[in-house]
Amino acid sequence: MTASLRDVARKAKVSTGTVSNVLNRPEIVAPETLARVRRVIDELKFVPNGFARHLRSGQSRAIGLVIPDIANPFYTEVARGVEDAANKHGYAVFLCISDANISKENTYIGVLLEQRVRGVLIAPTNGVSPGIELLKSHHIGVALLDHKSTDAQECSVSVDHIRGGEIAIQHLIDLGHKEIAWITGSENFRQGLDRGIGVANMAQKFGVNLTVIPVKVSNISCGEEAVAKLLELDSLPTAIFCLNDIMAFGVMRELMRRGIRVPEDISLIGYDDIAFATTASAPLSSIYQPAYQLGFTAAKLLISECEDAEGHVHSQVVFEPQLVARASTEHVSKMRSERISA
Amino acid sequence: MTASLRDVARKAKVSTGTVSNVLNRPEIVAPETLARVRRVIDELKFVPNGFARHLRSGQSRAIGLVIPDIANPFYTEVARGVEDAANKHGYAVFLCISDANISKENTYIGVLLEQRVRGVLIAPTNGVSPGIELLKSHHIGVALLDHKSTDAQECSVSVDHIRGGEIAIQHLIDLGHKEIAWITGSENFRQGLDRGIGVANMAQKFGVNLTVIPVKVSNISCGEEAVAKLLELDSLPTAIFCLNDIMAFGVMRELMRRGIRVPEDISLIGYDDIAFATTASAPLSSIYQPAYQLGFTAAKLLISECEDAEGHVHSQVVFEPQLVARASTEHVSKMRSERISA
DNA sequence: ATTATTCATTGACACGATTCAATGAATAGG
DNA sequence: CCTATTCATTGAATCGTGTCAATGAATAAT
Repeated sequence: MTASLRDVARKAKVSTGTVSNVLNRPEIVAPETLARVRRVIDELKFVPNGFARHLRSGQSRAIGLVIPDIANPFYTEVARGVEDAANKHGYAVFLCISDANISKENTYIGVLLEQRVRGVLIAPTNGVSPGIELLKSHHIGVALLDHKSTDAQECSVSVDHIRGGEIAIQHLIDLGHKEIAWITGSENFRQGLDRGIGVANMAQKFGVNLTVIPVKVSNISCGEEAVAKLLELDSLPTAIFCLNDIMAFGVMRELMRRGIRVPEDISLIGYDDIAFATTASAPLSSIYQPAYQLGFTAAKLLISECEDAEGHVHSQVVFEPQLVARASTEHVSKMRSERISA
Repeated sequence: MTASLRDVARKAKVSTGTVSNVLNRPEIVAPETLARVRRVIDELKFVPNGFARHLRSGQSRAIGLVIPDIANPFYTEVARGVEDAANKHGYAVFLCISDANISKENTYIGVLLEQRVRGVLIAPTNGVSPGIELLKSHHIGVALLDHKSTDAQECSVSVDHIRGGEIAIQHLIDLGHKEIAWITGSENFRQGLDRGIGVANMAQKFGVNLTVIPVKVSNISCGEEAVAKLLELDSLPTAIFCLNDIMAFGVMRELMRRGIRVPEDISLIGYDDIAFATTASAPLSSIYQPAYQLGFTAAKLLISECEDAEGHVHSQVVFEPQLVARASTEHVSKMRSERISA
């Protein structure tokens, strides 16, 4: 059906070795042979079989990318960065969506292992998973995305989540808030834990009355659950910090639905600074992370490791998060006097 | 380094054929042999090499997904649908981002061809590209995403974009608008052309004064260009229809920045009904498309074609778009009387 | 006891490319 | 004219698996 290299060789009346040379080292092939073989390649629409090609060398030109959630613009930005970097080096990307589910993550790692990808970029749901060790025992490069390597046994590119949590709370404190709610997701979401540490640090340091509200649904539909829990409190906090912008949107929507206004009745800050933050009814304050850079850098590091495993030294790149203050957070003194009571 | 099937065979003192049977048809292997071989597989951490495995059969268990823009939540929803369907059937997904760039699209098709993917799902930037023919000549299944097959030579799953354009304009007409701007993207974006046809249909039928505003940048940053062009007009239209929600957000942001309010000064409707439409400063009216269903259905069709090429008959699934009216579109009678002059 | 049938296993070959020592032709040097 | 060197090409071996006809042992049927 599909023409093979042997078919080309036969038709061009050369050996398979010569056809292979035409593909991989055209400079050593005589001009007229080169032209003839190339003509036949076009005629037969020959495309080399990547499987066979890399079977010998044992290495493909593909990397795996494992992320928890593709509906989150933060991760799509990361993915774009990865794509661009991989593209530049002639690598293809296998996309795997783990759903922040460890068993799904491991299943995908199995698939990537079978595909003999050259390396794997993973935003681990829960620190170091057994799958990562498995990959390494097969000498497949691993780089951690959005999570700092604890033992420096691999490259990692991350943002300082603890610092990010601190910055967010610091901002709220600067605006005079002392009653703060921290809405966070499932406990095996590592980034959330780190941000929570930063939150706790600052809360303790400045005597903030902190309420931690974990929610099960950690997407844009989390608002119902989160706001319901908020309203069960004795008194409504004056500010909310959400695990990420998506959740902040959900919370904002639900607050609005219940007639609680942002920022007049309550301040709200998210995390990630996704593009849509600017378009919200109250443009959303957020903590910026260089998502594209994150992905791009991680892919670059991974590929450099793949291409030169011995010369490679693992490095830990840590970006700094940055406060982006917008209208959704306001000074306590500017709040509506008649507060909503719970 | 990495153990091969032969290593397992040697250590378990069986032939390679038996190990292969353990992997693929365990029911025909004697229980004690099965157990012994499986033990060795675990000991050696053996993972079959997908390349070699599929080299013989000539078919992988991977499909390619080519989409123009991963930053657009519409496409991420599509991708989620594809992922889920592929996952369910044990397929992996190669993600390719074409950037609505035909040459990039073709480059990716080349990569997918080399990887001998089983099938390709493609949201073509410009109708049928030569790459699609190439894939077919290699007997790789192709299904069109978000674009109806014109000659029924492949499966396609799409939404009726012409109808979508009509619905949007119909809605604006129902609200009394007769001065409408249609902000569209680059001309080789097929979906845009179709929606434009629907727009033109309705505009002509109801005597709408239609202004077509094509913009170069078709992402959230398109607002500057689009609004600048709007303000050059003799009189500002009373309503705007944007190619998609992302662009509508960009336009809304820029309008606000210039003090033009939505919907008091101008009505605005987008397309796609992405999740963020609800959270905008004026919750965005939009045309809903079942994005997840689109991806899921297309992947299912493609895979069924892959698994049974002869028994397969190409089908064209066309979903109906749906109006979702929110606050960003308002009846002309409710507009502010002192209109902004251009 | 003999034959037929079932069952588990074997091992060589195939898949489609790359690689490399070997070959032969052409050119340069003496 | 003979030898050394360079250049282009060859073809067999190889990668790690799946396949399948062949084999031999054990069981069932006669």
